[in-house]
Amino acid sequence: MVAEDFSTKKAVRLFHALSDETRLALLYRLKEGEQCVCELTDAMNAAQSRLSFHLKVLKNAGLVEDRREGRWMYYSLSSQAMEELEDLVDSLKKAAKSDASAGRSC
Amino acid sequence: MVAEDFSTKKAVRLFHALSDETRLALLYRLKEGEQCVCELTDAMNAAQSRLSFHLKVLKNAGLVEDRREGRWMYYSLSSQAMEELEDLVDSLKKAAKSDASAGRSC
DNA sequence: TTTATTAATCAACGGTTTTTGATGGGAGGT
DNA sequence: ACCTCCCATCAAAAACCGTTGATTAATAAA
Repeated sequence: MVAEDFSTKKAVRLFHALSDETRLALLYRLKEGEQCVCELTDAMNAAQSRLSFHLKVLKNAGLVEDRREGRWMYYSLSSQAMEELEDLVDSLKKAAKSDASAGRSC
Repeated sequence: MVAEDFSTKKAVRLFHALSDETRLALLYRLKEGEQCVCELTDAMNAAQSRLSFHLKVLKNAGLVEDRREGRWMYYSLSSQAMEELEDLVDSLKKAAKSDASAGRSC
């Protein structure tokens, strides 16, 4: 547990949030811009409580933000989260390709 | 279901593989270079069957490759997968920020 | 051939996540 | 006040995931 644990928990939450078809679909929809829940349920033909659940997961992961307006709840992508995600992937990507036969082990 | 479904299944598998502490730890170890299962079990103090399971998940997601040598099984990062991952994240990141009040819905 | 070593696979269990349908709460309209 | 609309939350059921310990397979050494 060293540098990689910098924020493993957060990484896990992020990737978990992304590891679901419904949630990815939501994110791709939100790429088009802010939308309210009813627009999303319409477009995706999904039960309201189901989307509510998934939107919550996305929100907890920091991937989306919400904003109330009258009776509507508008969700949008968090561009900040996208940066973080990018950094995360970058840190993974720097694979050394060193030959590395470290030693004596087995 | 359009462009976003380009490979939703694959994306889900990728992100799912990344959404686990043990698997992230494995990947970070493999950044140091190719390693055999016993090295990994030693270093991570984990049961062999447990790592075997997680390595399989990583492999199915295309994140690692394996290579047999005698009785040892060597695992390494797939740099190709890292590219794909990066592309995926990129495609998410291009959030238009368009104001987009599309219309009449609710 | 027998034995030891490395690792994959299996089945059972426990825990967590997701789906569903119902209920409740807040905001507006009448 | 009452009714309607949009949405979050809840509880129960279903589906899924990860861990464990045991077994099996493959390789190599004695």
